[in-house]
Amino acid sequence: MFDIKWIRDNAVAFDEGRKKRGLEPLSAHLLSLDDTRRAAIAQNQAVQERRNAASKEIGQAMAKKDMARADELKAEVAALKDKTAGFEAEEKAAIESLNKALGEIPNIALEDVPIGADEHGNIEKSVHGSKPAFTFAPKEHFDLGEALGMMDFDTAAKISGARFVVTKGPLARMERALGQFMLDLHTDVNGYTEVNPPLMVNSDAAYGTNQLPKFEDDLFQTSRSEGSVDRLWLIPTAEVPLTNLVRESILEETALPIRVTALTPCFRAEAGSAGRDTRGMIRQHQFTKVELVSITTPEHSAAEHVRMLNSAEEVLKRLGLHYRVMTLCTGDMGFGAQKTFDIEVWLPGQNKFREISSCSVCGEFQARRMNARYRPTGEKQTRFVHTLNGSGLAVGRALVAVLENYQNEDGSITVPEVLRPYMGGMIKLENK
RNA sequence: GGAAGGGUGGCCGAGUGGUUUAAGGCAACGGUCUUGAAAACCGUCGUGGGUGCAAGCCCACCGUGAGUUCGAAUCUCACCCCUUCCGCCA
Repeated sequence: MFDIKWIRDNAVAFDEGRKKRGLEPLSAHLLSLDDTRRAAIAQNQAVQERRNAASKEIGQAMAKKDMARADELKAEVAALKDKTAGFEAEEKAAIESLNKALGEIPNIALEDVPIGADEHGNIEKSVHGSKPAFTFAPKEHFDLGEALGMMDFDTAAKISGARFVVTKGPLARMERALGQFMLDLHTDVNGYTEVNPPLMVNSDAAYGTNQLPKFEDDLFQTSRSEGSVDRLWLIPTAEVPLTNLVRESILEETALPIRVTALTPCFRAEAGSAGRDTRGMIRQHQFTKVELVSITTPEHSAAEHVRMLNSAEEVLKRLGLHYRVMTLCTGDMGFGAQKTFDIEVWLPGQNKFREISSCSVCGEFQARRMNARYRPTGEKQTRFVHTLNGSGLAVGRALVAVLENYQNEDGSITVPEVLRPYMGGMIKLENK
């Protein structure tokens, strides 16, 4: 969410920022909406001012028993009242159309973000490890999982439909192990506080982290009863409840940074992804993810972004997986991001790098939507916090990566060493 | 699902139609005092918006939305949320 006052004062910079994202200039349109809004407010306030003054006079006249004067004023206020109704409606409509427009405007990239139209403009920031060598043709994760008898898409389709999976036995345990391992790493080593948040959130929370109003189609929604207005949304990521932990609050600067992490299921309608990744566990309606969220001051958000990336990378390092870090270009970033690092893990079965984490700094974009502020030490005025979120990591995709990278020629899977303590010392997944 | 009680500034809390221009307290900030601090005392102190070079002036806000009234934190209606108890339930 942008501040219209900021846009008024920085119209050129605003339009240039949009241009870098491949978007049309919008400041002129927004400022004209704002002019309409301000004119409506001014005219409404003038009427109300007179009404308030007259009402006060009526009280005074009645105290003096001057009923003639009181009646005269009552008539005047009654006449004003007809006017206010129209003016109020006008003011409300003007404010709504400005807010609606502002709510659908994506964030602007930081200066050091590469400019580009789509994912081809992303820049490789670093690479870790190297492609594992196989003496045989490595298989894709779904072939491995199904052959082991531990991954069942057909049954999931009967129960729920496409884009769901049933995992069983040691494979189900490995998914759980991955989540536990990541969570322990972030809490014990990386300094995050574990949180177990609600998986269903209200519309205000979903608006705060940009899922609404623009991306409603990507969410699953629930309602308590037929025709009920108080619907809740299934979280598409724990970013939503974790970031909203600070909504509508004023924090002391000494309380920052706040670093929280959660292991949760995530639910995505995947409305725009028809035909993409239809086989396997890469793109599901439901998947598990460990999320990292930081709340910081504006001064510290850039450094926190790198720290968060390092925390996510550490998971892959300990799992012994080959990956690269991409700095997303302006055209490939998400709605709320000022800057984003994607981590892509190597999948030998697919012979490709695939996204397994995305770490974004949002500046005050979400904080404005949530009204999340802090009071700088010694200052009277509050400021908006900066928010950051990142996956650390997507557990479903991590499972895919382990299967494909740790596969053996006989179809068995070697369990990465760091996971063994979480799996009762198991060394291999195999079809017995 | 049933019953009762609640929702007022950063926090606590008074306030049942017109000096409420939202009391009072806490916290915070400035000052006096002090070698320094604490205490005490004095002062400042809600949020958002409009207008103005500025000082200021003005509008809105007491859970949300409607309504009654010349005038609503206060009265009416609907809804949301929270607490406690009962019922059901993992």
